[in-house]
Amino acid sequence: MTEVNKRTQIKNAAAKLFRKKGYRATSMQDIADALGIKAASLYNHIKSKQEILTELLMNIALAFTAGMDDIRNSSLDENSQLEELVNLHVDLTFKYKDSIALITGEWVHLDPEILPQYLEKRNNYEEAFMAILESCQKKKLISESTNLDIALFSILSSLHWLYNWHNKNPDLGKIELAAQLKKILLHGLISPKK
Amino acid sequence: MTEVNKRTQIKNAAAKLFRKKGYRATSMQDIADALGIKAASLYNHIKSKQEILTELLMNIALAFTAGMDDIRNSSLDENSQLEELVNLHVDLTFKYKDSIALITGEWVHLDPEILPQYLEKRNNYEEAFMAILESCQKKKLISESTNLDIALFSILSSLHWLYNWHNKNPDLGKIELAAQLKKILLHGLISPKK
DNA sequence: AAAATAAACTAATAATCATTAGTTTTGAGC
DNA sequence: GCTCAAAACTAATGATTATTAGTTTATTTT
Repeated sequence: MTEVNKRTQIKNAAAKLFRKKGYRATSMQDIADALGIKAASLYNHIKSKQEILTELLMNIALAFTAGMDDIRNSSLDENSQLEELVNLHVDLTFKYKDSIALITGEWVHLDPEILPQYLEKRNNYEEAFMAILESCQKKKLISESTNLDIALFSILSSLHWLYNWHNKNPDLGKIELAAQLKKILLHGLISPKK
Repeated sequence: MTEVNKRTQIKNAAAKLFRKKGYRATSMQDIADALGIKAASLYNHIKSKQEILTELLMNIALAFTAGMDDIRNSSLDENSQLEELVNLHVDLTFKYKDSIALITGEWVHLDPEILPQYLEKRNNYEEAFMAILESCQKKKLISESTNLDIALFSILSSLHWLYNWHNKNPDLGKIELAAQLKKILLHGLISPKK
């Protein structure tokens, strides 16, 4: 209940609505209603609807990039780097509850002028993730026969959808959630045969 | 290049567009353009834009439900049932390339009258999936300490995003793809310590 | 308190869009 | 070549919507 910048309030309300109904299905009316003001008044604080989406998405992209840089610049071994990546996703899921949901589908509505910037960040992140997987495979932490493209896609899918699950089960703590994810994603669902 | 029902052509074109731009951002113009006719002409074949989305999504939901029933009515052991579920998702991904993509985000645009039906099917499917996971845990195939809610969410996320990956890597065959997914999702990324 | 700035409001605009009505074209069967 | 139905077309409608212009109200600064 602290005093918050109106601009931030607008972005927060928009994030919630974009997430629930999608960018295109959310009107400026909807956002204004959520704040108890008229739609035209929004323009005293923001430039356009597109600006809201852009800032929400670029902010998330930055957070991921920064987190990834931290991990790459650390002296952690490959296995721990992988675990830190899971932590990163869990952390950001808790921190950016609503806007993080937009990265799965709503980025397509980014202005064509902004879109390439966003996709480049996304690409860099995935390549860095892949580099870590490759290190793991070189060190035999991951079997040689494992297709790393599929492994990457599989992990990222789960992590991208985390927020979705998290919203329905907010009771589980950050640490327990991260621990479970590491176990399931990295060490497998089925217990190894003795 | 076989002769196809115009209605089906419309649904196929719409599925591709809905997938690429989203339901709300796809106009009847867009769909008509893809078929080389005028927008108004579409209404000789379909009732509404909403009808297209409904049929696309309900079709997919039915395919999943039917596949799940097959597996539950089989006499396969728990482990094989899990593997068959992966096969089911891979099969449907190949079969319904475009419309399957809609289940991740576009279902929110279903008519409020249809939405509950869709969600009920989705729910039944997830509950059946969970029941299989519970059997596995009872038989010690899955560790007691594994949170099955997270396991289910994790597997389903990967399988829901399969189509996405598949579109960028169409070269990998169905069988190899399924085998890799079983390995990574069920038996883990990291090789077990000897 | 007066002045100045910020932020709300009303009203209008212009564009997009799904859908309908009414008309013309196409093409198969006779 | 005529009939009839399917499927295309043109044109209009009404609703929604992002955004702008101009005005009033509220708040802060002087």
